[in-house]
Amino acid sequence: MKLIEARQQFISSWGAFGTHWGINRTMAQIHALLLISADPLTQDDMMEQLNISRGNTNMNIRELINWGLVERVLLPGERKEYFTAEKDIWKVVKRIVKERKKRELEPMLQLLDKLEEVEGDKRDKNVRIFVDMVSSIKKLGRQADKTLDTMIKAEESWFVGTMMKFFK
Amino acid sequence: MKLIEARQQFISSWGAFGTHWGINRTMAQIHALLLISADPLTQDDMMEQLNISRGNTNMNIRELINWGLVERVLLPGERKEYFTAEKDIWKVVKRIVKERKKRELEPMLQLLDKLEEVEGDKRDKNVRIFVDMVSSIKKLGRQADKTLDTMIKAEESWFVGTMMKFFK
DNA sequence: ATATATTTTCAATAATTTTCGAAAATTCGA
DNA sequence: TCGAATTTTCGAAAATTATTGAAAATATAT
Repeated sequence: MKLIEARQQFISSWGAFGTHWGINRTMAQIHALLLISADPLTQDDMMEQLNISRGNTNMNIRELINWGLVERVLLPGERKEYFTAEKDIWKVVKRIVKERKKRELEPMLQLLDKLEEVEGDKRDKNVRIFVDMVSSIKKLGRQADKTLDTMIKAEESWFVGTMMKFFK
Repeated sequence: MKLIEARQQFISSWGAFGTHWGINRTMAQIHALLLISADPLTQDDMMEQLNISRGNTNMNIRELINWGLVERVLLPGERKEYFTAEKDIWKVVKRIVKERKKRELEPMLQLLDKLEEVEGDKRDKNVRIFVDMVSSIKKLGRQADKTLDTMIKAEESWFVGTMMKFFK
């Protein structure tokens, strides 16, 4: 397979992959493109290589910057802005985990705290099953939250090294 | 908060939560409803409680069955089919992980294997950065794959117990 | 200050996904 | 086997989400 074709495939599957994870296709594709680009790119480079409009490109670059996955680079003597992606995949994963935890897991846990305090007679089967379900989701959620916190602080070597041994 | 209201909130946030994870709202809501229902429900029960159409309900129940999260229950002497959800949340998480791993992670790893073998001179910067990126994603992906396999086989106590100690 | 290059916004449009509901198919008891 | 109950299918409608493109805003050089 030629490089040009391999790059195309990488970008397109990263895009498809993203859509399974609540990330829109364009955002994932821009990210993919930057991941495999040796040098920083301009907005126009991306528009051309991915065949997408200026507005769409701009919007998704900004979103990637919000996620902390891409950053602006100013090249001396250049008028245009350039962009580059964090290339350390472990750091990328940690950033994504951190953001999603904040955006999704934490609000969910807060809600569960509230729902657990539902009024009602514990002898009512419906109350009991509701409270039990909420508590057990909460328990698992809190555990996941802690585990992810540890992961976010960890070095890659921790994951690939220690976990490897741990899981025999 | 009254039970009726708490149930509503639980269902509606489980639905919203689902949409962040590529699961459609109805499917997540049906799942939520079954999770907090003491007894099995019929399709009509769900249609009524969630205000959704027959077709939509039917389709999403079947999808939940495919995922192994819901199962048919035949009540003796009843014509209608009843449905019930797996209530052990740890089992639920494991099933979801197992399915998504199969549907998403494994195909991605296969693709990366192919892409890693791209032709081209390793002295070409573009080839080098592409191959490096593909390999490092692959490496992390394979590690995640193994870790998830272990998790799928594990007991809840492993997660909540051993991991707790491990992460000091 | 003015002209030019570049970025950002946003209303309109397009594409995609979800939902509906009626019709068809199936199941099951009598 | 017939008929009623129940489930499943599927095209059309609605809702949601993504994308465009041109205009406005901003930044920079001269």
